[in-house]
Amino acid sequence: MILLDIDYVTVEDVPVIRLFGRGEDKRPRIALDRSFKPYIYAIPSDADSCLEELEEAGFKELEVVERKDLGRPVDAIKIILDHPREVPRIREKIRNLEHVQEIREHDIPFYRRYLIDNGLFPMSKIELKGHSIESSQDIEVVELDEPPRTVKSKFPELEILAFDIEVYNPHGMPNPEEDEIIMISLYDSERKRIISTKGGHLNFVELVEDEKAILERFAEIIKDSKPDLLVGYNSDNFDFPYIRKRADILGVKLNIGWDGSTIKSLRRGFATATAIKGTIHVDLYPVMRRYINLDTYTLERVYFELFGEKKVELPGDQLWEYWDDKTLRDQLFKYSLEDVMATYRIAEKILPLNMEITRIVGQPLFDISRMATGQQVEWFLIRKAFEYGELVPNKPSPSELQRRRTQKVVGGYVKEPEKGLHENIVQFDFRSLYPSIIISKNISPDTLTEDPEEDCYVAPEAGYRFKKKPRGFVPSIIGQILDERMKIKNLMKAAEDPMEKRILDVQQEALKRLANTMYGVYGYTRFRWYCLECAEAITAWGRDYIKKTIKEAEKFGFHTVYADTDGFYATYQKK
DNA sequence: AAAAAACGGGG
DNA sequence: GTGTACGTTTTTT
Repeated sequence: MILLDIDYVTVEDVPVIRLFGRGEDKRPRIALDRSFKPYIYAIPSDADSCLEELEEAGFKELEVVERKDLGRPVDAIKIILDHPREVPRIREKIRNLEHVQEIREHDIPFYRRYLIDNGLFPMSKIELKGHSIESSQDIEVVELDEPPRTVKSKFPELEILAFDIEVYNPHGMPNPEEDEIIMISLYDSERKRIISTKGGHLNFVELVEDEKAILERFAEIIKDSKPDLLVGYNSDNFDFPYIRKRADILGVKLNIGWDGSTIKSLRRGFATATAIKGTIHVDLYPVMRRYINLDTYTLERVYFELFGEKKVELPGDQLWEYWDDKTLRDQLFKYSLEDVMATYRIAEKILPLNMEITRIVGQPLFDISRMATGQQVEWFLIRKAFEYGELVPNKPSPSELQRRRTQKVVGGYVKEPEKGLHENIVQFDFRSLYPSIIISKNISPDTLTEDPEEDCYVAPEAGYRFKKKPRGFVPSIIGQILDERMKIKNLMKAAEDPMEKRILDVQQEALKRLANTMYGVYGYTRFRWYCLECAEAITAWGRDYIKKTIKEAEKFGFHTVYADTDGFYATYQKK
């Protein structure tokens, strides 16, 4: 099946991993794995006494394993537990033991650990070995005998359902305590429809009795059609919280999950996200904020940016008047339909990239679509760390975070543009300057050294030193990414099927984005592999290269009129 | 000057 | 939920 989503539940005190997916026959499937156990690492000051200490403290499943800590070999003690809920309790206990120097990998969510340790990637095909314990037209539940295997697969075709709600709002922004939902618009590849309590002359409007019936019908449609993806615009913070509140007030059960569960609001620090078991809810608003750089991210603005088309706009604070006035109501239906169609089109256009990132990073699309790019890179590296036998660095403590915030990195070299209209302009820029510097100078937290005996690359200006050998963790991974990208670009050249070409293009684009983000994260304060020296060395070498190149060009009579970081513009005389 | 609150998107 | 994850601008103290 294609792996769409993952979570875990507790059954008789045992954590059970649930893999949500869809088989060849398109039938929804849930695969259950009861065999996976949580664990954390302790780095001991002395392995034997530490083992003794842990045994005394009552831990039974202990294993001494060889790992690397920023390249240095260490013996770590793997402490295996029965349930993820034990981790927060026991990590405090372990941390304070005499022979425990440090604890590691104690904050990796259980389902993410499962994906990483078993080499599974959401949006890819997996092969299940197990037996069916429940099978209906609607859904099949499989009990696994062993963890699934990833099999090579084509890019999956997924069913997208876009939705949008409209609300009666006679006093400005609507208040879910009193203002009713007047319609829910839905759009997928099959049809457009609006469920509403008032009709019109438009054939796509499905008339229902009351607000309660709107919500019931909405739930029914999702339950019956089980789309792979449900997309909205700002739906995490508006549509779903609103639907939820109204459903509570009206006593509607929104049990639209594959397992019959209701929608769940997940608090994520400052924001909330809404999750449906089985169906991936993607809010396009945070996705678009990362994807393009605009001054505002209204649906209208984003839609215009992507498609160059304006959509019908109605004044938000007067929507209730369009609802009340029979002669204006059709305009409101059309407006709502345009919004939901715009949402659908945006999803179609940008989700392929996000699905590729999901396939590369290896965490669920639900998470990926809400993660900052720095976080995406981090989870990619956490997976790579597992493959390389590297221990993942801990997240920075609040005090460490504060310290990092005071640090600043000097950026690229900028020559302010000369005013005027220039003729005979040539342009130069480096291809992937920063990723290339990271690779060629082996810039990585594990190669940074102060040892004067080591054979090193020495950065200009501050003089940070990076060991030439062995290859650093981050440079090696960027190298892999760029190699893979080259392979895909070659495949793309050879490909004849335009569909195939498009898919490959998205794949290489995802890899390019990942490689280009790697530089930035060295200076990202919450990054586990944060390395200010690395960030500074990269920009220092960058400035050095661009300045040298400009100087060289000027020897040949070019005159630089503008330069920024990895490229410059210059004028030249005819000769 | 420092701390706290608001803002984004949505109707 | 192996919880409590933004970054910046404006207002208040």
